[in-house]
Amino acid sequence: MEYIAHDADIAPVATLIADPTRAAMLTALLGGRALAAGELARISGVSAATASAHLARLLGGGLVDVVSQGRHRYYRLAGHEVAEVLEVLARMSARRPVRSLRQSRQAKLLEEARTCYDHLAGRAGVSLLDRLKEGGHYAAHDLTETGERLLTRLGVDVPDARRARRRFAPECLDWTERRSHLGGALGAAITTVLLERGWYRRGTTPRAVVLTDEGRRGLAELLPGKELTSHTPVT
Amino acid sequence: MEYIAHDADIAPVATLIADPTRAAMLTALLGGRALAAGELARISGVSAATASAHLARLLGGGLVDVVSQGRHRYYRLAGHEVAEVLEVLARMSARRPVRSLRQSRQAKLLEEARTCYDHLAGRAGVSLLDRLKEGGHYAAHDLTETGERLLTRLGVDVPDARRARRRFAPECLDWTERRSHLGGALGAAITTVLLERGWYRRGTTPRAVVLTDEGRRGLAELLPGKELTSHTPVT
DNA sequence: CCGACATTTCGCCCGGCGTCTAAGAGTCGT
DNA sequence: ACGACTCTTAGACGCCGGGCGAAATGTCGG
Repeated sequence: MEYIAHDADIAPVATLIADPTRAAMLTALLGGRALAAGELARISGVSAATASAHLARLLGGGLVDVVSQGRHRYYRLAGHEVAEVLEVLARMSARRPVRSLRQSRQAKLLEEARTCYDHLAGRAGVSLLDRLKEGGHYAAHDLTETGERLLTRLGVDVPDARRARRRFAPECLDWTERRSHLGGALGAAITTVLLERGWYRRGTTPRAVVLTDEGRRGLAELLPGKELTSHTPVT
Repeated sequence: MEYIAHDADIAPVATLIADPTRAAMLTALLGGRALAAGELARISGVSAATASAHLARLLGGGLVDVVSQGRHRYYRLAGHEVAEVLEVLARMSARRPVRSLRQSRQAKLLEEARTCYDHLAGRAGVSLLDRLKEGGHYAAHDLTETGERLLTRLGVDVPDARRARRRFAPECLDWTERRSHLGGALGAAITTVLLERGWYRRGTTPRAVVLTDEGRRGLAELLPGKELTSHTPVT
């Protein structure tokens, strides 16, 4: 009596992620924005033809979606399940050794504040969750009454986030900080509002976001406490 | 100004999982038990030489541990982080088409009850969590007072589980049922007790566990409600 | 000390996949 | 309608990595 593996077949999906070029593309897309094929080619450092082939495979494997706009084709992650896989893998993987000064600068930016598919991560994300907890706005994976009022005042549609099929307000382990930030439908909704309000804006490097002066003031008023990000400017 | 990916490098880990042979090995090890190199070779359907090469790579990549006992070398997953990656990937991956009758039988066994690295999964795991919730023993990712008493009576060292560095009692999305079962330190502790008591015993196929008559009686007494597993025997 | 068994190492073959250049298909602006 | 631009397809090349058998290493039992 021989046992033959017959579980869910994880190899095909892993294969799609395993190639360094595709991994770079997926990681870039983890920023949550849709990127054109050409941008992805440049980011991952291959020719347009090679990038196209990779994107076709990712598309076939259901890891990315595509939307055509004129002569551009914008690719994005197929859903937050894909983002979860990438985040879990990132958490397990050693930090890539920094090779250049520019890379070091970009790495610092990402550690400071970035989007994790559709919610805020990095030091900014971790300290936001910390302050929600300290203020008694969040406990046991849910908002408290004061938290619900606070976020509603900020402009977050909390009931709508509760209706979403994904988990409402899970803690998501941050791979740079190794502490939790806020994920799920609520994390996404808050991040959307923060970007709409211009409290954070997207940086030039994929995934990176930076706190604006407006955001600094607004958050200080909303959530008294330490700065949401370190004072030392990224040089 | 060119952007070059510099995030955590997820490709190497993905590469280790991407090979079908290694994926089969890792999936088998998800059962939580350490398996000898020879067993893993048989399970994944390759020669001992090939298996050895794969295991060396998995070892180098930190995905598995090894412990030598006599002329056997027992391999096991390096930690629950690895198990998490595999579970998340399994959740994303399509079910492998069933090819033979025996495979279908084994698949049914796994859907019924299996270990997910170190805690109970499948219909049994999902319905266990359901009943804990229904009985008011578990809410908001934590045990209630009655739940703590109940499990202590069963023989679970709850305070010890709370002290563990991993999360205490997270809900873990089941890839066959697509509903949550209990994971984390508490899930592991409960499962250990269930196996020690002989309420469940490990099946012949990796990962599979079956409810014993003792277990049926014990659980019915402990958690009144529907059967923990379906009545229809697996034929 | 020797034979049986588990595992690893070595040498070799081979297929698949990632890469590029060049050409084709589709889209926009003028 | 034409050229410029974006992206995909086609074809060819190179190489990494998985597969096996045979031999070496290590371990247990007598």
